[in-house]
Amino acid sequence: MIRKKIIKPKKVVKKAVKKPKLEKSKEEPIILQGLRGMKDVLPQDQSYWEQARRVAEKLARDYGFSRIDIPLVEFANLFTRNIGAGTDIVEKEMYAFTTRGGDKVALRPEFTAGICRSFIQHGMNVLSKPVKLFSIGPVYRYDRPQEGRFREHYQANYDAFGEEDSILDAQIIQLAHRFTQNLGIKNIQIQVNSIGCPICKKNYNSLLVNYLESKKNKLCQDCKRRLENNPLRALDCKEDKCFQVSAAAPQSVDHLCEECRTHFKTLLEYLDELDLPYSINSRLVRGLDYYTRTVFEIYSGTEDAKKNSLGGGGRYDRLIKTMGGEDTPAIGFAIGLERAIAEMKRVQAKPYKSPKPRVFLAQLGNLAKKKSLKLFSELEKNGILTAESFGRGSLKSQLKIANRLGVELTLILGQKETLDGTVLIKNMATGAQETVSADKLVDAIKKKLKTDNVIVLHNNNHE
RNA sequence: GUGGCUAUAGUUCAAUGGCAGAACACUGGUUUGUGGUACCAGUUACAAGGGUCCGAUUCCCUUUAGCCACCCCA
Repeated sequence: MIRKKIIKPKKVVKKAVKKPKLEKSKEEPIILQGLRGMKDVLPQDQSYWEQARRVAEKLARDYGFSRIDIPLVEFANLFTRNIGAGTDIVEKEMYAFTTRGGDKVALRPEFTAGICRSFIQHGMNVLSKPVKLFSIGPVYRYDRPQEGRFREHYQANYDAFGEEDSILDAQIIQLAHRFTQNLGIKNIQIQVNSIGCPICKKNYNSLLVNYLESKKNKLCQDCKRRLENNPLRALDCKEDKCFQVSAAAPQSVDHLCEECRTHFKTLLEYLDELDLPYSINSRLVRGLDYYTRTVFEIYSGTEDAKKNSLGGGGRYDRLIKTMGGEDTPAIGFAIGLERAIAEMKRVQAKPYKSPKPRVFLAQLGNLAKKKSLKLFSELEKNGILTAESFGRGSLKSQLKIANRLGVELTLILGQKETLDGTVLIKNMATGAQETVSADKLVDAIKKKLKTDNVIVLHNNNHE
């Protein structure tokens, strides 16, 4: 559990006694607390984040996506118009505000709208298709926080423009699968569905509403409400009576137009060819208005089916045109990094292992302390990753740190060595010490690190 | 946004209507320029505000935050 505290240091109280008027009227106490639903990524977690970033970037390269970075803030109506004014994401969850200049802006709740804006603005439609773009960064939703749900969370986002063929859908789904695989997450489940083009989408929706209306008295309270704002959601209800109703309800895949059905059918063929662990979920709907045809989500399937999805995506063939660009089909995928990382931890997947210093520099005495700063820099310039603890005085405490860090060599620079122009090299595994002249130090270290490598790996292999 | 549960050192947990303890972690020491273990010592907490009471970390209320369910989603 994480506790939060509002800290009012005692000093402040003391000061307040001295100058009560100033303190009181001038400012509110500083609240030492992050904003709700926003988390710090602390150093001890960075190995997981680094791993996630690396996987994201590697897959982008491997699948031919170019990196694009877009602003965190856009005109608010970019989102309201394109994600859909009635969707929860923009209706209830947008961080929207007015700037000093009077512009109505919002923190991005997702990537796609901004990416599309950039695509059109910079005339990327002239580029060779498909245009594949990759992004990574925070998005913002004013939600009520829970585990795996934050107000600020990071997404890795992949979008591909200009190709209608469902082979691209299959490739994106494959990419999504590879993402989780590369992170070491096993037992992945992918759910796919097709919600059709706007025409069959609309037809199906009215068909479903008609059906549900006719059985309205058999539905639970929640579902009656869902009928109004999100009828598809009623298909997902856990109530027994609703389940019976939804079992006989019309399914979206049965009511696709000819072209959409073919598109979906070929996608499934591609997916079969890829041997991906997918299933069709005719109740899968996504919360954004712009989706057409293919939609999919990816889950970790080891726990109950209720688990939050790790990521999802779909096709948005009409969006670019709606926004005023040239008619360009597109498909995208986003994965939530916090959730992916939580899953990595759950299955004990290996985080990224950053290089650790193999050398420690200890200094003793004022003169040596002065010299050690320059020596440290020399080592750094020569590519020798070195740890130090300049603030500590005693050799004992410095060696303690060196030992804890698991370095292979400790360089000792004391009064005597400084005057002689030498450095003492101590092998931490054997305890053997050797005096080396300062100008030969770098070579000596490099030589030792090579030969001592094998022994030391055995001794310091805890983590 | 609705409902429920929770809140004690950096972390994991105790106890208590009247001095808040432990373990791990951290800092230093066990003679002078040498690590691990062991031993010793030290630093650090009752989320905030209000109420009841002689007295509240403990009981009550509010706020804040975390978690859970709904909603939604990554």
